[in-house]
Amino acid sequence: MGAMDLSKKMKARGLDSVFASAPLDSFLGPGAMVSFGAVGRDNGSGNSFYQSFEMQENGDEYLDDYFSQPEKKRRLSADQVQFLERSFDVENKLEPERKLQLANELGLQPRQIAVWFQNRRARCKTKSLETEYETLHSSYKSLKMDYDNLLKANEKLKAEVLHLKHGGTAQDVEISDTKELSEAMPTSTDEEHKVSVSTSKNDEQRSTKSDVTNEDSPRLRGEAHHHHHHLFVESGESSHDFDPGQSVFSLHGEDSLNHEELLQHAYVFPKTEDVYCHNHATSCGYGFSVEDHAFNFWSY
DNA sequence: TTGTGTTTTATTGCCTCC
DNA sequence: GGAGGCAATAAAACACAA
Repeated sequence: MGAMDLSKKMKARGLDSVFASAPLDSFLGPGAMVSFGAVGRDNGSGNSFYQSFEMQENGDEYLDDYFSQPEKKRRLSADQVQFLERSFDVENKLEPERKLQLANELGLQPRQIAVWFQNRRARCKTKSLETEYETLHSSYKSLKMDYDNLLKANEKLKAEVLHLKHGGTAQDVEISDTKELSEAMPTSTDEEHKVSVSTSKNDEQRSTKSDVTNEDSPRLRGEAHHHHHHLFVESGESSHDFDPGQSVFSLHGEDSLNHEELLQHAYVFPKTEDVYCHNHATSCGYGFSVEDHAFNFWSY
């Protein structure tokens, strides 16, 4: 057991309740589960540590015997777990008063209640970290795909510019660009990333943000806008005529959305720890729900 | 029945806060 | 310095395939 002192032994064994203000009938140990009513359950073993403790005098000479006979673990009943889950949903931290009250109601040791809450918080944290990872990973994959597509589109545009400079016609550009760029532009299937054409102000705003946010960086945003602008000038086409893949640029007239505006609309990824620490909507107080996460991401 | 993987309960040691 | 929280871990209990 190591170098635990006696007080810590007592605490670890649930004996803290003996010296706490808990009523005696709450300190019945596993045996008390028999009389737990609708919630409790008899978990078997009749020679529990606690019952033995009641039968013998609690002199120091007996303590080592008790501690050398570790009690078997017993799982809580489904009703007890349900009760604790409900309590956890209300508040995932445990004040001493509440701990004693729960112990009383469930016929468990306060220490068991504390341990259960501790483990429940750990499970909750693990779960929320998994959720966070999955959400971020899918966002990453989606953005990566859009980024790759934009790189392809960029290369294609460069080639077309080169072609025009060396005697190609505007018709050549329009035909090939419209077809091939449509294929190259972002194709993310994620609803939040989807490039859409909308007419209402709200839709347009959201679409604009989401389109812009698909750019990988301010530099890329600048380049993408720049290339688009460049192509219009050189090909003499209006923004409406040239519509590669219905990108954000096609939603606005040539002068309706300058670079600064684009940057203004760009969202900023929340830092992981911000999300982790500031979202208290979930029951465990760790992490965040998928819905909240999506909101945070795309409404910046 | 048994071997194995997973879940749950409990312990230990360290850290922070009051 | 004690209380309580957390991370890491042990070990019992459970689930399930072979």
